[in-house]
Amino acid sequence: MAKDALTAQNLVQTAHVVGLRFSELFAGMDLTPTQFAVLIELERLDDGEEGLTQAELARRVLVRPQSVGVLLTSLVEQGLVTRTGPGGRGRRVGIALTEAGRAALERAWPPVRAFNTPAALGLTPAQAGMLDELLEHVRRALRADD
Amino acid sequence: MAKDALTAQNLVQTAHVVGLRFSELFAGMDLTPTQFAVLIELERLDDGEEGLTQAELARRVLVRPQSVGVLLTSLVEQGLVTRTGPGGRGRRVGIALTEAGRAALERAWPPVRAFNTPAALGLTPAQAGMLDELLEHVRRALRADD
DNA sequence: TCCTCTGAATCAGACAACTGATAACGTACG
DNA sequence: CGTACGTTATCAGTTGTCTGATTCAGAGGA
Repeated sequence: MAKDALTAQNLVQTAHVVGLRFSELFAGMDLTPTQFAVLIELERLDDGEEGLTQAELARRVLVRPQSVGVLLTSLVEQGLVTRTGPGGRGRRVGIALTEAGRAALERAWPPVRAFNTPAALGLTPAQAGMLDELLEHVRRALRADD
Repeated sequence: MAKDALTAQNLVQTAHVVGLRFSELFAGMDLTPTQFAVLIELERLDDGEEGLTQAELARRVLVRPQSVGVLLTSLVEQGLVTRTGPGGRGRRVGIALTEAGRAALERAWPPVRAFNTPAALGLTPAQAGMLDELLEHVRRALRADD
């Protein structure tokens, strides 16, 4: 069977390489790709929203809540986010960006945007749009399986 | 900036979820997704080829040679591959599939093929073909960066 | 009002990759 | 023929996820 018939495997292998590049990009900013993903979910909050819970962040960045817990601890230590509420099992905590967090994101955006341009990925804008669409299909299909 | 403009990030996040499903699939067969990738590279050898080196396998499955070394040790222990040559630093070793390895692959193929069908990924065959093509563009672009 | 069940957060350990360093082979060139 | 350099495989430690289990809150229903 031709290798290119293994679309899921292709996806995972290709993304693995992309992920390594991402990690390199963030290494200079003391962040991991998932921490960055968490920060941009928090940046995206509308006015009036009081933060997101750890569980909600986990859903949005597609990792386990336990993993988000660990990385949030690190972000709190770096002063990039705040955790409100007493914490503990069963207790929802509110997570919000700090001013330092906003500043860190502002510094991160230029190289992140550069890396995400279609050209950086060897694609045309139309192809990048298509890739995003196809990935959305895949995410939906896997969500339906749950 | 809209999240869907972060194509690279989309790719990594989506593939992460796909990768978890892959791991679940292989867990029942005492394999990891990367071990499976190694086995299919070995299966694909033409007649007359004497095996692949660890370095060559690493290039083909897109992980570090040190990581391939560890996983090969595991595959040898499971009797799925053989290592020929004395081994050691600087010494190329030949890696080849055993009969047990071929049998393990035969058992693995049906669920793997099922998981890689376009339908399983929420795609049409044309879309799956397109995704494979786009992923190849991305891999090429990143290879050129090296 | 009480009980049950679902969801949330924490705890603990495992794992499959990674990075960095090192030792030796093998090839090419002077 | 000897040297230098690139490649190969090994060694050692780290990391960012995972899984499984546990504890507790809170909502909903009886």
